[in-house]
Amino acid sequence: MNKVKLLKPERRRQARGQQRIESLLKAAETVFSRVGYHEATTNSIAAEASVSPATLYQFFQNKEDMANALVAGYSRKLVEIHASRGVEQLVDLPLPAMVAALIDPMLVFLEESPAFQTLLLQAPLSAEVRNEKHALADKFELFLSQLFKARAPHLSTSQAKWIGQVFFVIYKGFLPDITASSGTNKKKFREALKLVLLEYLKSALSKNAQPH
Amino acid sequence: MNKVKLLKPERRRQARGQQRIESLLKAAETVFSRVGYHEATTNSIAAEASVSPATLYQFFQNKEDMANALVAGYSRKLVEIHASRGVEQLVDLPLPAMVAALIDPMLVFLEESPAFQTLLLQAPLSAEVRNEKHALADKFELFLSQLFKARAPHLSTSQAKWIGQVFFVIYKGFLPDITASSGTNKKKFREALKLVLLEYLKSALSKNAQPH
DNA sequence: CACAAATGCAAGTTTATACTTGCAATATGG
DNA sequence: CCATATTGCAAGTATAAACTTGCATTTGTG
Repeated sequence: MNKVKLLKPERRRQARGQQRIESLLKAAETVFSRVGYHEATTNSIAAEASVSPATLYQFFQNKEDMANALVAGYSRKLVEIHASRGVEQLVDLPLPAMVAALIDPMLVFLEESPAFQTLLLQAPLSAEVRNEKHALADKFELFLSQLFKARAPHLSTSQAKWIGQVFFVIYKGFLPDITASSGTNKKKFREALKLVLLEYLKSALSKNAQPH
Repeated sequence: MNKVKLLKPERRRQARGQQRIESLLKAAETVFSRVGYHEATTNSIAAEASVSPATLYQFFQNKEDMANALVAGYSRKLVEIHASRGVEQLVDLPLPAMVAALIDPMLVFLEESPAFQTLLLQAPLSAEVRNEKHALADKFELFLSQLFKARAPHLSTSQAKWIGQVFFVIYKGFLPDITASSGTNKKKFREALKLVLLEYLKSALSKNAQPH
């Protein structure tokens, strides 16, 4: 009755296999963003990638495994984005510029990763995907808290962490409307996001903000 | 090949039937909020209500129908909340008090309606539920825009409407974290929500805000 | 260039879950 | 207190989608 899955003996992938994996993940991204995680079927993902369902299962255990791979990839890309512009480059910018420098790359990333928002927000996913999600949020919030602490040294570590959390909540909150809209409206939502963050930070980073 | 569903000849409900409907909706609320809309099964809702699946189908066409009934109920309650405190009672309050007066009843309502956030945010639901959702959002945003226009007469109608939309986006954005947290943390998120709204409104309602 | 490993898939099986049927029990209006 | 409608459910059916099997084809490596 042991239900623990045995670890596979690490199959050796050929170049063709790696390409299949990429194309399947690309297809999964497309389908997830089109119909959402729960409505997405492995059959439709396989069809989107123009392979048979059985082929999909050569490379992924199940649907959840694909979501997991995507979230892990997003996590890597986001770390990359923020690693390339470290705390020290942002800390001395005027606040509006800092907000823009934080948010703009995230919005570009969002355009390139159509399933990001679906997988980030759609609850409840499997335990493993949730773990990936939380790890991602933690990394981002840690980065933000370091930035805020550097900028407003009077803040305690926990205060800075909290402001980072709230920052992320606001960002997440705007995602559905930003992705759902287009043209002028999308632009307006993006500006509103930055305005809201800016006004929040102005207040939260100031010396006479109420401590939490 | 006519797929339009024929309208039922309006079955006459007995008192017992009405109670079953209530208890089934209560059960649906519990299950939706516990596992989310898509993971919720009609069987588990029936089990939660301690009736057989077949009994459930005496009162609802399908799962979607239940979601629809719940959202319609939420819509009614929310209208009630804001109808009881009209624009004229809020318009002269200091801004922080106005935000509190807007948000506090919504947060109380949220506690009483555990599936509200699930049904409001979880995409994509059926077309009918989506319509209910949008009607609800429109009502709320209209109410807000009237309030903002009364408070800041220099705003155009479309500007006031936009501020209402952004207000709602912020509110929705905080819901998952508010419902997911508890104790001190929940309180902190609620305070953060109000702070964020307050700072946004301070800026957006002022005369020298950038027009959209 | 052989041959083991990796890839691909047609054609399944399995399973979960939405939804139905038929019949019994219960309530209600006249 | 009967006729009829409503309620209740055990025991199904239908179906969609996850996932597997067996076998053929391709690829890379020693």
